[in-house]
Amino acid sequence: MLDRALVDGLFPADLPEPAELEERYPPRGLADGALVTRFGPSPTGFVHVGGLYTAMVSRDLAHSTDGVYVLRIEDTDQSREVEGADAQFTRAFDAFDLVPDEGDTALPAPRGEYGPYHQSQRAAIYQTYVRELMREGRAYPCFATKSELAQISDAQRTLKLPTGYYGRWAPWRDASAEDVRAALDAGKPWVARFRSEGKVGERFAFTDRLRGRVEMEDNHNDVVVLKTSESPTRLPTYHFAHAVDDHLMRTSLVVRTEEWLSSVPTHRQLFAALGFEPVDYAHLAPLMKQEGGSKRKLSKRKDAEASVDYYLEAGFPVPAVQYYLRGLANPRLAEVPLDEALATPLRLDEFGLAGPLVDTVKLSDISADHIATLSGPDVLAGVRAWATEYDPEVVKVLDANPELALAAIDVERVGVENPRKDLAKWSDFREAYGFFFPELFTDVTDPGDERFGELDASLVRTVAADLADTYTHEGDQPTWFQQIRDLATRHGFAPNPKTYKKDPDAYPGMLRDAANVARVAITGAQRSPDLYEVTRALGADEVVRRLRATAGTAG
RNA sequence: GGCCCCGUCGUCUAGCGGCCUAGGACGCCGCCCUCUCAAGGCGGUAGCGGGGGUUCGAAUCCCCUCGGGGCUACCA
Repeated sequence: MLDRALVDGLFPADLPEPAELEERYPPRGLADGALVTRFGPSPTGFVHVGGLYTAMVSRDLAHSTDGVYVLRIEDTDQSREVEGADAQFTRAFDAFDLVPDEGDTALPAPRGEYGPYHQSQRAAIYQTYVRELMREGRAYPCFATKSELAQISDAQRTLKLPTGYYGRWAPWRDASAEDVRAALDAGKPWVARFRSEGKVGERFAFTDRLRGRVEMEDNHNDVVVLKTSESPTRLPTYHFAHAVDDHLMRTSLVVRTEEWLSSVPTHRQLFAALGFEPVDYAHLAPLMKQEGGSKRKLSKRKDAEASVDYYLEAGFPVPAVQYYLRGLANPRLAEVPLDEALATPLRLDEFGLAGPLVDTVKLSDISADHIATLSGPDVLAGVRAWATEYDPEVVKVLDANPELALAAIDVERVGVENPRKDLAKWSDFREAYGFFFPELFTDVTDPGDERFGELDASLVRTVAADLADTYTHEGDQPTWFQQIRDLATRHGFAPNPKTYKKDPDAYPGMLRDAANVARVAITGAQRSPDLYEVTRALGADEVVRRLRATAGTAG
């Protein structure tokens, strides 16, 4: 064991003592059963939907138990850090209604007594505990170089031994004070390693809140706890930061993805050596992606839907995304109506253990159902809010035609049993409803346009002109549509498919083909909501104007 | 290589030894409705990864095996 003077000399003199930290971050006076959870994203400039999922679960668990949900930025990897990442977090968590109770980002203002909540600002805290561990002989400085470490693992591989820094393979584990001083004097950089008491082959078991008892090989590695002395700010590894932060922040349940399961033995050893109460863990199944015949983890590089931006840009309503994510967490909630699912607390004993595939088709279905339950004004507000950021032209159009916008959205939505489900996301609006607006509609002036199908261009003109001339706007739906039937008859169209099929050559087409002329002239598309309803929103003048544009008799 | 997690229709899953000739939802297909879509109604498609046991009886229990995922970093 290194003497105290040597150990203390390794660290800044003004470090606090553990007791001071314990006092500064006292146990939270929460009721029994109140969970303190946290989400710890790394600032890589990309908010992953899996992160959103984990954050949602953590926050829900805390809130349903009257606990606290903390957002801690895990920025201990200087090399991966990206500018503006905090703002990204704020944006994403804000958008999906996942504002943390504590943290110094993603909040209107920093909040909480257990900060700072950026690990990069907690360097002194970590060093305090590393020094403490060293004073007790539970950690030591290691001067091994990259190439020396590579040599060690090469040798281990040759001997078919577990690779790692442990036991007799750990040259600095029991180094003398003289050797350490010599290395220091030589100006060699060092890291701090944990002095593990685990032995190769020993077993370890713990109880995961989701998976029950899990048994595995214990940790025997002297893992690095403090990164190199070469870097300007002395930061810890994830393992060490986790132990210190979750203890000091008084976390009671760590919710994280399964990839961390294998690290639990290390983490428990660290907690024990530090004299901390161990925390509970809930290791979530990771969100997956279908690839060929198999699943794989959602990849930020390959999968657009891995990024929260994808959902934001597409404009999926927030409740739909939340509902979908909750259904993934607790499958039972997927079978319950949206409002109920959002109001029902997540239960640890109902989590699925297999990694679910993220299914944007399913999300779209949920989303379309949800939008169909919204009132016209709410739909308009949703579209507008989305467009403000992602499609400014639509905002302009909406604001220039407020009444038209509402009327357009109300088509087959108001006063019907089953509202239209043609909007799964706000970005669908332009495509589905754009034709209503003069700014977004282009007159169909070519009678030979392929949207008219096989019909003769001259017939298209004649039909459009006829309807424009005889157009009657008034009347109820059946009355109104009768004029289309009459129009079709007048121009020799078969009244129904049956008649047409009997003698196709006798007719230019059937009723649907005649109606299609009106539909394309008025909406610019072969598919549209109910034509009668559309004309109500558009008004007689505009309907006739569009017909004339096609007929070539405009002005 | 070692250790760990996971494995029911294409997808999300129900299922905890007989209620299972495996249920639901999404998707897909068909039909109905119909002036086109979107809906809606009705119907259909499709699964216990494989092999051995245990048992009167197995998707459910045991063993082996296969497949997928993860860890094995001074990344988290």
